[in-house]
Amino acid sequence: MAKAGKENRKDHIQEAAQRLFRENGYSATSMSDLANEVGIEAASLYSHIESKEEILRTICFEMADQFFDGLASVEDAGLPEDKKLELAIASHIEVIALNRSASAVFFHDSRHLGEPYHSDFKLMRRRYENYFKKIIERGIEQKIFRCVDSTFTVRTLFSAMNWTYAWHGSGKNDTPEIITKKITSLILEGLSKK
Amino acid sequence: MAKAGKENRKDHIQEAAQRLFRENGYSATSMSDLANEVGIEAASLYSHIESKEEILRTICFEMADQFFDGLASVEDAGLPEDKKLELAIASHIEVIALNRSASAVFFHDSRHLGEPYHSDFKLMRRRYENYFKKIIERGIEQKIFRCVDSTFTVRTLFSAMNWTYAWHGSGKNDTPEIITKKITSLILEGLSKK
DNA sequence: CCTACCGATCGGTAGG
DNA sequence: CCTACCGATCGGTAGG
Repeated sequence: MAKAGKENRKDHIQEAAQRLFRENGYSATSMSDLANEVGIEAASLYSHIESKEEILRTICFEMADQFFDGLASVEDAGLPEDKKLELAIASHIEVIALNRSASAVFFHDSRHLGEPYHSDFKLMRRRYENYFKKIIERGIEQKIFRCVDSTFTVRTLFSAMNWTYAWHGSGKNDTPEIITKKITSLILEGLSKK
Repeated sequence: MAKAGKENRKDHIQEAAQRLFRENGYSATSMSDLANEVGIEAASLYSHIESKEEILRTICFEMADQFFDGLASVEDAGLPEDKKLELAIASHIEVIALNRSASAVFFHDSRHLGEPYHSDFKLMRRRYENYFKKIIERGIEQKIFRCVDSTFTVRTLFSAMNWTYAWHGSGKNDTPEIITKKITSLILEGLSKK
């Protein structure tokens, strides 16, 4: 109720777009698919948005902001690197869990961003991944971590984290906290016994 | 030289399609893009192929065959489960390394397969992943592996393996053998020292 | 937010 | 393998 329903029409469009883009991909989703989902004519979408690409842009850069915001709390206390890594993983997983559709679009469709945006996007992502990489490298220097290839390790870590958007909620054993624990445990301790 | 250049025109089309689909995605690649890459008119493609989707189908199912073929050698000797897992990982990584573009398409665009094919595809993938899962579960029973969530672990393993198609050959430190060693080591032993 | 409509491009066919 | 062409749909604009 209340007098809502006004300026959140744009949000409604964004949200529907996230779902459709996730399911069929950005390129395979037409503006008329989107209009249909929202319940208006395709041409009417343009009263609220500027272009199809603007929708994608909004999704990608809002996700990027959320990922960066999550890191703010990691640096706070002077924690050891393995604890920092665990906090950073927890933040990343939580952002994904709170935005599953947008995450899927972020990971799969950012390549369809137009130009200057695509380059900006890649720079931000690289900066973000470097943050994790530095943690691993400092951990190695401090002999907390084994002497691994940090570039390889951080990529593997991200690929492990970034598919969790596909989790389809089989119940309660997939909260962000539990996922974080499983990933952290596997990456830090490995599969082998002892 | 030689009298080649005849029935491998279809292969030429398939190969060009793999590159284009990988770079821009299946949906964002048009038949005229493909024709342009091959050097003929768009309409002429249909002398060699049946439809755009047939190209995708061929890519996806040929990859699936290669992945399954790779498993044949794993069962051979009565190896312990951790060695089997390593062999299976090595096979998977090698198939990807030998078919980077096709792998990218396999992982990203199989969802655009039409219907009965998409269901068949998902069944095969599930069977394949189950093979790895069983290894992990037997390893746990035999106390070779820690008592982990096997579903979660196998998914994490696949996400770690399946991004390696994106490797862009920075030199010689990314042969299939070295990648396999790094992944196996990280998954089995973990990042923590001691 | 709609009707009416745009030029461009889509995957694909006919016929040679 | 090409020319000629198909109906459908694409993202988007004009004007109200």
